[in-house]
Amino acid sequence: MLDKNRKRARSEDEKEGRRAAILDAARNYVAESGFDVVTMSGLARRAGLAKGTLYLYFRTKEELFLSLFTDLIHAVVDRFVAEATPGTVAERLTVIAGETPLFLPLFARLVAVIEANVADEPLFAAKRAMRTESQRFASCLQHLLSCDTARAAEISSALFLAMQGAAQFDLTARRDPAGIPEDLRGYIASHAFGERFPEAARVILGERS
Amino acid sequence: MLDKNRKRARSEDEKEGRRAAILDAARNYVAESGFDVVTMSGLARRAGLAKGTLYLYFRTKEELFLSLFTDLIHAVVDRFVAEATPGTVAERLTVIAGETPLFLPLFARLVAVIEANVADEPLFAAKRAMRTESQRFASCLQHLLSCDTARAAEISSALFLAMQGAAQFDLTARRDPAGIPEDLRGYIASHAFGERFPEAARVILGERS
Amino acid sequence: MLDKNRKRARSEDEKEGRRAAILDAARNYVAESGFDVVTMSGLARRAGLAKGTLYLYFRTKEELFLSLFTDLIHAVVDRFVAEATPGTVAERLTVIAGETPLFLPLFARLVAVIEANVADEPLFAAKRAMRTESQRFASCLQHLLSCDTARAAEISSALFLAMQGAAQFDLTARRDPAGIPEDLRGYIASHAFGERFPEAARVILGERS
Amino acid sequence: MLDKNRKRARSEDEKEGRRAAILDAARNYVAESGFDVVTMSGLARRAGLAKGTLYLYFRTKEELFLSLFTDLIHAVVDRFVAEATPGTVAERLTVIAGETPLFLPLFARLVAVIEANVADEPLFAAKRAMRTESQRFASCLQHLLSCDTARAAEISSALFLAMQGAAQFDLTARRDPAGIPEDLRGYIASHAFGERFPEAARVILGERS
DNA sequence: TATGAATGAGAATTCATTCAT
DNA sequence: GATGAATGAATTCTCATTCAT
Repeated sequence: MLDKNRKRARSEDEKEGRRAAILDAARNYVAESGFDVVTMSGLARRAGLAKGTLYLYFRTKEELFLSLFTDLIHAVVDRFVAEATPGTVAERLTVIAGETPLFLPLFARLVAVIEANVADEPLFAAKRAMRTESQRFASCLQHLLSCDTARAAEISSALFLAMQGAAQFDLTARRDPAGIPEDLRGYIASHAFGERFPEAARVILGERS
Repeated sequence: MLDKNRKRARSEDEKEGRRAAILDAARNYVAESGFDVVTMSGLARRAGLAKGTLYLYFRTKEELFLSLFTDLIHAVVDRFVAEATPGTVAERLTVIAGETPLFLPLFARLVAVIEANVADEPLFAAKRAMRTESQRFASCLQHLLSCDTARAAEISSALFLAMQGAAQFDLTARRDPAGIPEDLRGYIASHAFGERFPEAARVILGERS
Repeated sequence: MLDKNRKRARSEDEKEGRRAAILDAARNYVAESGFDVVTMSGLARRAGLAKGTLYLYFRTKEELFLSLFTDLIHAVVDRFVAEATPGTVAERLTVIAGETPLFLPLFARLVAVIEANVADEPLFAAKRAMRTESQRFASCLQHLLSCDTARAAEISSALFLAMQGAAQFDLTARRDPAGIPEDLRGYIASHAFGERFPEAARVILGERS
Repeated sequence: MLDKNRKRARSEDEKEGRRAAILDAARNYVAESGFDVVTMSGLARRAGLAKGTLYLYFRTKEELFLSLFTDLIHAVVDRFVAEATPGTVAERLTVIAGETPLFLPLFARLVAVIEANVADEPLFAAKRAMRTESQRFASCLQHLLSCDTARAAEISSALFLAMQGAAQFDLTARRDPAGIPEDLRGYIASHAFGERFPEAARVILGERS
């Protein structure tokens, strides 16, 4: 009985481990090749698994990426909550979001690309996870700003929207390093997340630069 | 073969008119069937033109949609600038953006879907157009808020980001009217643009609700 | 969906067999409908496979035809080398080339049509195969003509060129059975491989008619 | 009446001149961009004419190229017949064919690409022209070799076939200057017309190297 | 005659997902 | 569980040719 349990547990652990390994391979894959290049075949190869095996752990490609994003937003909020990084809220958010690999590019594609092609159930699971993270973030914010819950929710929501938008713009900013016409170079460079978001965050938070 | 009696567009004006007609057909098409359903074949059929004719006016599908978006954002800013609508800035923006058909769904897909698949030249043309609209919007804002240019630019930028983000969330909010689990219904409904954006805009603008 | 009971090709042998089956279907298809009519869809249908399956075995349409040609030239040389057919070299070559179905029409399109649209790698593979066949042919020729290697190579090369050219002319000769003007009928008929090639081969080989 | 005649004559001349101008533009176009790149639109642009105008002078694209080839083969034979170039027949043929711009690449595509898509009438016209050129060439050859008509015809035919084949191989030889694997570099380089054809021609003509 | 806007057939290929082994 | 062969839907865009002006 114990054995059985342990076996099951170990097998569960193995499963969880393999799942994590797939997610990991996906992370590296996207980081190296770019989101649009990722295919399930390529991912299987990189993960050292067969294509079919991927589908034992994730029902669709999008579910996989949704899981990835869920992990990432969890990590971002974790770090924001836990970390005693110095700096204003705007600065800290900018750094954490910018430094969490893949967070921005996945956020940018979250709705129009990823959610657009996912089944209901994984979508709902992701939504629940995201709600939880919003709430954690909002209560941390309430604490930091010493404001009431409603106000914290508003600010938190506004920050999310701005971050989502800024993640999009960031995609553009990373486009074509050189081949941009002179007159647009500055404009497009200013789309960079590290430039655009903190400014907006300060406006939202009423921080002074 | 199609529309035997449709005149050929010889003059520049006629060509401009035909271009506009194609854009118009695209608008209706997306409005009725949804962005993801649109195909060039379908669009040609609806426009009463041959497929090849579409490509006389737009080099790619994405260029077509980029043009559409450029028109829409121009219209939105136009209305914001010109219109003496009552209400706060947040309210007016929400109404105008929400009432301009197709503006939100295209905005939501602008970067991750449309720009991701467009050639350089049309992209740059669109960027220039968008820069112009940002500037028009910012100066109008400066006027309305009686603030300095830098402040108006900050606020304008923040509003854009938030709108971009809110357009995304709105996509989710329009998903699956019924099949959403009880516990998520309210949460997802609250993603609606009309709910989410004005709140954020008020925070950004420092307006009181 | 197609051929529910067709076994999957798991082993290397089975895969080789399937590859051969596709090539076979292609052969029949071209023989029946003509080279220019062949489409990958049509081929898939005839092979009882899905379109995608074709691309599991050949990366492009041209690679497929290049493989086909490689097989055919191998067969032609094989037969020339092995067979103790009576007749002069010119006669035997004419018969073997003419009797190997598809050899001539593919040879005629080899460079200008097939190689023109193939990726580098399959092209190089084909070139290597063709080099091997040339060499086999040349050494057989050396043996038959009791000449030195250099001479055999020259003659072999000249025969190849003439065969390539004759395969082209043969295409014309097969054109328009009836609708040829009186005055050209004889001329075009004389383009036939069976007429044109042996004559040239005899000249090259110094055979007397 | 005189006037009328002259007018007509001048108009005929103009027509002929324009036709020649189109052919000329086509020559330059192919020479600069390669055969596969040529489009009727591009040709019209380069010729400074409208697309439709091209079709006033040539019924199809292929007819145009067939005319071009007819001109070229005429020029080649002309030069062979007229010119008192030193060197053996094989050498002179090689030089003349190689130096006549576009002759080889068009010859290589003559049957499989050009004739494959042409209407009957222009094809027959071209065949008649080619027959004439063969005959001119053959009688010149008869003269040069001091042989009888039948022998001259045989040799002439064999030389044509070999040239046709060599033109094909030459296409391959011009492929990918660098990206050829080490082991194939020499082999493919030896496909060059200037290398392959004279050797074959010598064999056919019984010339000694 | 010249123009160039309009036509529309036409086909290769990708890749997420399934399911026989 | 794992595998990877098989599936097949789905869509863009080109370009020779025509014909209204």
